[in-house]
Amino acid sequence: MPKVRDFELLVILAILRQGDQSYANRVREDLEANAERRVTRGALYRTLDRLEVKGFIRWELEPSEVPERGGHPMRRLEVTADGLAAARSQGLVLQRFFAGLELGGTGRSGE
Amino acid sequence: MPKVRDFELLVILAILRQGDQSYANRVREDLEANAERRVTRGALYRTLDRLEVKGFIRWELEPSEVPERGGHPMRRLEVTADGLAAARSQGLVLQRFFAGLELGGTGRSGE
DNA sequence: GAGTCGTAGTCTACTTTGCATACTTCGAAG
DNA sequence: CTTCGAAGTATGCAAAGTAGACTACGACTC
Repeated sequence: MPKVRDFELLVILAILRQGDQSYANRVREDLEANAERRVTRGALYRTLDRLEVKGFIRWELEPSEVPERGGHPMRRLEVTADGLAAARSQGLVLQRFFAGLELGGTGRSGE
Repeated sequence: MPKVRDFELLVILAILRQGDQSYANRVREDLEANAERRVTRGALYRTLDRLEVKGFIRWELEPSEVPERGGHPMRRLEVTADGLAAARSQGLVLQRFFAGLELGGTGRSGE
């Protein structure tokens, strides 16, 4: 089973953060706002596709909900059990490596 | 200023963890043991080179310390202030994204 | 003292991931 | 029926990660 790497990990986490309202654009905004990282559509969708191939996320096209202003049906994103497991596993690794260093990764003494 | 991504980040953290005794092979072993990731020499040195170019680490060749069994002089690795800052910054991002989710990233309520 | 063994480091080609740009689709506004 | 904006798609290149073979060199063995 493949691992998630940094951007993929952030995307998964961002999807989880949006809960019920996980649409690509929200995820994108969340990432731009909170991950100090420029995120273009192409980059995001490419990553979503790859995560889907790996079985870490899935989505369904929003059928009924009418978007206010045209366009394609929106993807409602969802993280699979595998995706969750991968994120958790990577989180534990990070936690382990940040532990004991005076850095922000596993804050508690934080800042 | 470029950002550190996942493997680079782990390498920096691993170097810090070794403290005074940061040699490539120790770092490699640490990563293999604790990051659930296969690390070949090529992969590691390639990354070390890149980190050095970015100014995140530096090294000096061990001059006097005789290795028990031949080979090139060993690199003693060191993380620069920039490297530290980059790792810290990325740590904070990760912390932010893991916060509130029931995952391992910023444990405290954890597990 | 030449051959081989093991450790440390280097080189190079290949794959995967990340990123940007340009393009398509479709509904509403005008 | 043209334009605009929102959502998604396609394509190509650049950067990072990975593997495997190669070099260098001290010590050990004969």
